[in-house]
Amino acid sequence: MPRNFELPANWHQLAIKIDVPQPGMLRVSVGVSMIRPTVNDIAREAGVSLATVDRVLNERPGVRQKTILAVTEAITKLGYVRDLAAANLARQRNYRLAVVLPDASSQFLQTLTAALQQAGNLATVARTETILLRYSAEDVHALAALLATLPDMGVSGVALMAPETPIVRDAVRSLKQQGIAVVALVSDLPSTERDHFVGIDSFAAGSTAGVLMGRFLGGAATRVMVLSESMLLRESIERRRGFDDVIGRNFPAIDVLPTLETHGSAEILRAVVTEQLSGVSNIGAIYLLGGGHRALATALDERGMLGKVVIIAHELTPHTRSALIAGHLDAVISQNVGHLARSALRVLRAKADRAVIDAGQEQLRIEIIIKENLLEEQPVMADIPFI
Amino acid sequence: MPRNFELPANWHQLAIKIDVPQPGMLRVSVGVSMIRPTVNDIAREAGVSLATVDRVLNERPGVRQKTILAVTEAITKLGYVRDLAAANLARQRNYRLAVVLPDASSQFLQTLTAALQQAGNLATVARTETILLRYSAEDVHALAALLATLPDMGVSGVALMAPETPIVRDAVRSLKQQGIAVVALVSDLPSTERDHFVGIDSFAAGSTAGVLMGRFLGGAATRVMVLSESMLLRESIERRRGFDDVIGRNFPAIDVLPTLETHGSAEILRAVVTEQLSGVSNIGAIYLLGGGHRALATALDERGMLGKVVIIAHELTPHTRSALIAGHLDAVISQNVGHLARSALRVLRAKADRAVIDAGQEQLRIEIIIKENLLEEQPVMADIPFI
DNA sequence: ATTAAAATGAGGTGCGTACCTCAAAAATGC
DNA sequence: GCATTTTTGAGGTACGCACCTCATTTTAAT
Repeated sequence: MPRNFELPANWHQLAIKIDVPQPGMLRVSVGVSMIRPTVNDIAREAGVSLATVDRVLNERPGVRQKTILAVTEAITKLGYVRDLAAANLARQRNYRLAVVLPDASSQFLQTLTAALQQAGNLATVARTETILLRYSAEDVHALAALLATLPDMGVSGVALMAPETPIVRDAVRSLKQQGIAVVALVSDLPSTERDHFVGIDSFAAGSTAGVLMGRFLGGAATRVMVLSESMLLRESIERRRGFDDVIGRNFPAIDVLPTLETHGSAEILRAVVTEQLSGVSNIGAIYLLGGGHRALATALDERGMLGKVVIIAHELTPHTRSALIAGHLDAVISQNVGHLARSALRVLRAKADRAVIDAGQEQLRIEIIIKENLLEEQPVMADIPFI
Repeated sequence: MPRNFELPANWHQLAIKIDVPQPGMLRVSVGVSMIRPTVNDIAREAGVSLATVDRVLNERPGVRQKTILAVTEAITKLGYVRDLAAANLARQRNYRLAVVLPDASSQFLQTLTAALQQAGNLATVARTETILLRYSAEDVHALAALLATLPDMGVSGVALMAPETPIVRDAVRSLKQQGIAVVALVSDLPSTERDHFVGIDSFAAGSTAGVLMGRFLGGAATRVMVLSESMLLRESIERRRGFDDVIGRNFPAIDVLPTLETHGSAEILRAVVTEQLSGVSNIGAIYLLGGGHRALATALDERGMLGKVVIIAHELTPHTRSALIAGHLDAVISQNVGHLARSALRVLRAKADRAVIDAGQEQLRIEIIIKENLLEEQPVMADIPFI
């Protein structure tokens, strides 16, 4: 194993002489690797004491501007990068992150919750405690009250999935003012002061669905039924807009029908689907803006139409997964919930550490999933193993 | 900020009494979080000394089986998890990882190299030095020789992209025997002792391309031209097999022509494409197994066919990206090179640390990319910022 | 010039682990 | 029972950093 050692300051060469009884008895290999500068190196370079370097690095008060400058110059000159592992070890830091989700029981939310739980479990080895909180989706004030309790819980970052209302906006501002990092999850909160958005662009997701629909139909003159749990949800609206945009531009022969709202009820879905199928001719495809795959499959099966219309849906869940495998669903436009969960926690940790975030790594892709590129589900790790 | 403190061993309750001059002048919040057990706790629990715990944890010799058992029992009982950050700090470990790639100059390899460089750069903040090595793709012995030098370079893990030949197999075995972790990159090396494969299933990727092709063509009776740089490459063969499998099964009207090999030459490509377009009628689509998008675009443009045939290709590169945007390419089946690079380095680090790997996170997806779900390219970070 | 305030230095401790040495104890072989 | 080997304990140092205290120097205000 190569050992690291520092060269004397003025040395650029290193001579090694070793006597061995016989030639070939010894093999020498020299590994050269950069030694990262430490706080001590900065102190020496800047001509100040360790205490001052510490004050500058941790933004403690009582340092003249001139001295700060000298230290930061030394930092850039030496290319110092704070060793986060050592810093956090010394700091005895225990990250406490909160994830706040609506309490609806959709398949997507269940899948997301599971992913967040697993990501949170794995994060405990990195001193990160994750708290999952849910709020009543109907009661916006309950959400505000919940968010208000977070500072007292010693939380340093929050991942929040919520609609963008004035109340939420105020709550986010309040969190930010208390030094808590906020990440928008799934739904963006663009006009708030959130630090980051983890999710995909719903308009683009809808466009993607639209192109696939158009191409799968071969651009033939067909009517497309559109189903949604609720058109009050921002995602549904955006998806529909993206879908219409693409169809209107590229597939003029296709007629996209007005959205039918199901309000999450299987009965309503069945009723509206049956009614439209009876009343409107030439329906060759269905676009599912939100959930309801299972109820739709049942309703179509009754009419013997399962597998005979093109269906495109959003979000990969156990239902859509098995529907893809069964061939009842042609494509799913989705975001990887595992990635979503990991990214949210990673960004919050990075914010707490004031560390850099890798934009490429945190970018969520709009995934097109068909039967053929559907991967096996990874088993959820039961618990954290020792060592 | 909540402060951690340990409760006296026999305490389960904690009483706090604070007198304040006036009510409402003080707010108390108690944060309770699990304190992770340390090596000292294990020693106490197992009734041995710290030195013995250390010997067991780091598999040092000279401990009786009975004692080892006592220690591991204490470990499981307390749920001890080694603090990797502290361990690596103490160990002064500098991970040195090697990435070995063929020296071909394909766009895919260039993209992959760039991704690996960026991932390697970002990894330096985690004490990880990444060495990129290339071998002459023609000379298998050069590869073996290169791999043989790695142990002397103090490398603890290797990510290797190479065809599976007996020589490579032997080299991998030799590396493994010297305690070096080996990860197969892009091309799997299933019959070797590699620890892990980072990449996608080429057969499934070909199947995915096939389904899209079939659906985009509406299953119409059309001929599909197939181009490949070389049919000696395992990936090309597998993709073709997957493609044929799906087409044969689901789109019997489609006629997939024999593969035309271009050997990476624009002239050859142009010649064979021109010849087949003249000689064979009803060619409505092209399947690009490997590179050559640019030369193909030129050849098609000359005949005024650009944008009039369905083209599906593999791997997202600057060329295929701009071809998607221009509308010359209908879909790209790809693996995310950024994910690929990060995953390879992450797995190698985890192996060096004997840590767990998160299967879900390391799983690479077969991505379907069309114009609509093509994301903006993330700017490559110039350098590692300080602090 | 005197005093107060601000800035800086010196030095220590601890985080959880690795790794080392030397002495002491226990187990083993005869 | 003895000598020998094996196993265990005690204690130290180091890693890079955060955070603390107290003394000392420098600067600014009067």
